[in-house]
Amino acid sequence: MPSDRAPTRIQRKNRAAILEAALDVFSSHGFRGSTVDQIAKAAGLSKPNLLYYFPSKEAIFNELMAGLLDTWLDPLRALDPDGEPLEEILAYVQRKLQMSRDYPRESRLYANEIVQGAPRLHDVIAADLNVLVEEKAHLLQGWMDAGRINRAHPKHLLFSIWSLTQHYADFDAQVRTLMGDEDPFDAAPQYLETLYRRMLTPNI
Amino acid sequence: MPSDRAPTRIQRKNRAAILEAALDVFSSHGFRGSTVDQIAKAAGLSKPNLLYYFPSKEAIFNELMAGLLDTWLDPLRALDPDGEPLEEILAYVQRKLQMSRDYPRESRLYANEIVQGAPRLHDVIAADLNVLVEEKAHLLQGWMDAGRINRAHPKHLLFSIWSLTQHYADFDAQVRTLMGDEDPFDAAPQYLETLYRRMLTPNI
DNA sequence: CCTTGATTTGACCAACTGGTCAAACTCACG
DNA sequence: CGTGAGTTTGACCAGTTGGTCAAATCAAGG
Repeated sequence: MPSDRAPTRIQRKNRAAILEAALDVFSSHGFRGSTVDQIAKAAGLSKPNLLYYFPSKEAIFNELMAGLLDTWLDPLRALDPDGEPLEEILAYVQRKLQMSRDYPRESRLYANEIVQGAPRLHDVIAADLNVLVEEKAHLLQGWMDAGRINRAHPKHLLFSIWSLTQHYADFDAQVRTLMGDEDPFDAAPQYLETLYRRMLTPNI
Repeated sequence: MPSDRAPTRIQRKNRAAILEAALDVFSSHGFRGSTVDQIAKAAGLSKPNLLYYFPSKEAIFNELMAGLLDTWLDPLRALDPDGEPLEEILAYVQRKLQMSRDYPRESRLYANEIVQGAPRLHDVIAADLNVLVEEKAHLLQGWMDAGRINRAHPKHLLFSIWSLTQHYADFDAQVRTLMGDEDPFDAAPQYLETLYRRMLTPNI
């Protein structure tokens, strides 16, 4: 185990390499489907050497998840109560879509966990995420009550944004097969903007 | 191995119990995360006894998948070229939503596979699903060209229906945590109907 | 260059897992 | 009720996996 002192150059490099490799492996095989050996090889280390930096497979996973969740919720946090409602929501949709394009592994890692019942995430969801969702659902409800966007169940609205955007990362294998040569991310931004604009623009 | 004759009463009962148990186990832990022992126990059999009915873990999985895919695509097949376009699409959305409510395990089993890159499904997707999607995308495009529904990328339209409806099954753990006491399926049908009606009703 | 702590590794272990097999048991039917 | 096919199981095996450990190697400051 590395000492408690300030991390050495080697420690920083290897811990980063391990987390990067673990993201790759965990996101494409799930926790149970991944082996320490796989991660070690992907990080260019031997298995005992990897376990010199992290005490266990689970510890790697947890550190990865902790780091992920923070950045994962940033786009929603950025929903500005003082902005123009429709534009705020559309911008949020585009930020989420960007994340699916730029960080598909993170999205799949998260999806893997939730699909399997979130055994290692239940607490975090019940705590941090719940608070954030309540706050933003309330904000959306306020905009609807003020007639600035069309009415819709605010939580279902959030769910729909998550599912529509993350779909392009999580179901990438299916989407790409069905789209052939066309890059899904060419038309997706336009499609989602149209969808939410038509849905939320206040009726005259 | 059971003989080639017509299946006995016991064979029918046990094979059904195994497939039912396997659906439970595979859908909540993924293929790699599931063990033959788990499935056997859930089916009320010993491991060797289970392997008397199926030659391998993979064989169980494959039989499960083959049976699933057929029924999984039925709602899309039922999209009727001769129907009223908007109502056809809305009915399809509701059928898919029903499936998420009534067969969440099947949805998660499928999701588990796709998220992990569809290693055991690539051929089927590239073949059957692709043909069906091309056909229905063409139908949707026709409706748009005739001005009977608003324009939108037809494949992305299909993706959006899949992702929005399956989300309630696949991310059930998250959705239920965030909805508290409220049953997600109370408001979901209404929400999705409104969404697609606003989106697709032709502009005047 | 030498010491000391940091890093790396081969060898190893125990638990688990998918699968086999021969022997035992059960059932349906003549 | 006897018999042969159908069914069940305990014992077992080989490969994999997460994790340990002592010994070897390396890096950096004195």
